[in-house]
Amino acid sequence: MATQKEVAKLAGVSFITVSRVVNKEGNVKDETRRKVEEAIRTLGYFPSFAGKALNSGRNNTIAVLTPARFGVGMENAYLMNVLRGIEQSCREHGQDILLSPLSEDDPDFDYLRPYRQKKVDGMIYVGLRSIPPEMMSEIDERLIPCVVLGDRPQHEKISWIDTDNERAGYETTKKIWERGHRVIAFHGLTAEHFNQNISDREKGFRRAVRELSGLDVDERLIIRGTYDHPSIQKSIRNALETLNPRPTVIFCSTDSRALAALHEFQLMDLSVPKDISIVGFDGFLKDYVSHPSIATNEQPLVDMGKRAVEILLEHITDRAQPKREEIFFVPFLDGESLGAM
Amino acid sequence: MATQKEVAKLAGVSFITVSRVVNKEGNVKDETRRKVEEAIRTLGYFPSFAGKALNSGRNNTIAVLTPARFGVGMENAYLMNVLRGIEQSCREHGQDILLSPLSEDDPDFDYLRPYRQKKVDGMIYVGLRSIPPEMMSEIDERLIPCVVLGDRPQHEKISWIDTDNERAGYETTKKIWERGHRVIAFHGLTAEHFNQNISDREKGFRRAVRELSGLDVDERLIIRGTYDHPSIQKSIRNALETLNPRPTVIFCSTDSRALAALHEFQLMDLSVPKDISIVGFDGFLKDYVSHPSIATNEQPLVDMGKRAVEILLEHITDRAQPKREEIFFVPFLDGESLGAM
DNA sequence: TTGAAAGCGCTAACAT
DNA sequence: ATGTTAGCGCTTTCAA
Repeated sequence: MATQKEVAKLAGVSFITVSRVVNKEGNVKDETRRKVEEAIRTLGYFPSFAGKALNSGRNNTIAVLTPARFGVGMENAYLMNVLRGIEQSCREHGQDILLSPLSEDDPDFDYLRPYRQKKVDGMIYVGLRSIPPEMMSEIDERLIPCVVLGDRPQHEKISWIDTDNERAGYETTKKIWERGHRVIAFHGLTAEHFNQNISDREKGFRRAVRELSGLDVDERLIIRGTYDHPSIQKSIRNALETLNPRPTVIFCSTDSRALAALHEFQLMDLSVPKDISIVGFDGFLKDYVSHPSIATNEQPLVDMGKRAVEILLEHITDRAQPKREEIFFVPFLDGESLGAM
Repeated sequence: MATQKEVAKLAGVSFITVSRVVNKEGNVKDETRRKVEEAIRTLGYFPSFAGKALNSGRNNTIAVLTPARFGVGMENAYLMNVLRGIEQSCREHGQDILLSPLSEDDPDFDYLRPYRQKKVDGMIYVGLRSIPPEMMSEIDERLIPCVVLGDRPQHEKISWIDTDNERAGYETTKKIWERGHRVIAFHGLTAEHFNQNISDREKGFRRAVRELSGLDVDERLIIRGTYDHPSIQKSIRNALETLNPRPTVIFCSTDSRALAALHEFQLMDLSVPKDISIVGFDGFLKDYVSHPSIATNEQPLVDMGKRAVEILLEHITDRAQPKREEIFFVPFLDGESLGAM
């Protein structure tokens, strides 16, 4: 692989002139420039990133850390949509993406490794469970450029992007109410599988019900399950068999749960939305068919990914940039699974 | 950020000793080592990747290029599964992944940029449509470490990993035949949307039918559609309304098509598998519910991703390593959508 | 307009 | 067991 030096020799100039041509600086005679350019072409010269990075301290690379590992199924869809946004924005800004294959489960997991190694200029965390507080402090004190996407960090000095789950839970519940439903069940997570986002959706649901009915939520209408479909289906069947009056709609805290519910209703010979309605949450499955289509809440994940990059680049350019916090609105996406009463 | 030099000063040794400690070479007195290690801790020293890379020419980073861009829906699932395999293997081998956000549609797309820049040691191409022949030759001649996953490159000197689509099409057709089906339709792509993999599945289907029935495939039983569900659904409805005898099963060339078929049958009030059976192909959707579950062919994408990394690392270690070609078997995955006649 | 020197952080090769 | 020198490819500073 040719270097500046070799190009310089062939062109009969010094290597610094080559550097000037490559970086399109002024102060190069047209003729010299042409000679150099030809030598570059002849030798197939390509500036080496390593030398440049060593010298400038900039990598034009950002790390995307997904400590919770590449999941399966829906989690994949979440991450993939975020990545699409990150990718688009990186393309515009001439950045590469470094996917670090370490995960929280690794004993030697280091949230900052790619940055410490000076392999990247900053980092985006997606699907973080928790960063140790001392890491947070280090990021804050040393002004390490980073953005957290999706799970609020336990440190207010870190930039953070997320969806407004509480509000979406609230607005969607209102929409359900407007369609005439009065016995509305919510399907959430069991306590041991606690997740902040899902919990926020539940909070929004509770707030809306309180506001609309003037009463606190009937706790029996909060159904809970883990992440696997059998558990979800069982919890739903159990609820429907025991609740009286029976809910006319189930607001599922994720689309995965909504699909499980749909499946279970088919098994129970309940027609959706005639006998019972379903509403989901996530919206990154809208490419997949379900029949009926699921009414849901569509997280603007691609846009969020884009924003994460933009904010990160601001931090990289100006280390003193104050931290940002952007909460994205989650629009309701209508579907056949939500009927009117 | 502390450097070797600063650590050396604090520990009262020369920087080369620090290098030795960091790289766990021998020839360092225990006491010296301890001093150095303490200095490292005090200063929070981390070896810089840039210096090392410049010096060694190795990056411990591999590029994953997905020229067809991060797609939507199912394509996401394909890429994501491959990435999971790549990620796992990279973790084991201490490699980072560079996702380069350029795509074939870009005017200045360069298949080799990350390598030319010496940002990575080798590259894996996923979902390539076509590499210009001169690129191929360059890769071949200059022994650039690279592996193509998924679409056979037009150059036999490039390592390549794929699934055995023809055989899977063949075996699955046999399985369908064994269940008693005799009028078997195949749903493939229209000519202008040609895709080698899907075409190979069709070839396998044709071979099996010829072998089992002793006759060439009835061309009317080959249904074609584009990628969007409405087009697929229309083609299926049209086929069912005109074909006589009506097929008892549709072998769909992708799971996406299978879901579209399922949807359309529900609209047509056909019960699956009682009235008609469906078989899909891909298997990376098995986390999602459909009711009935879709019988399909499960591509071992995670394993393929892992292998791609291993082969690539061999090429990186030994540039003269001859090219590899590995074709993965695609097992049939039974599901409720395939009934017996 | 061009070039020479120095240094980014690290390691290999050669002293001591 | 430890240190010195040189150089990886590039850019920045200063000089011509």
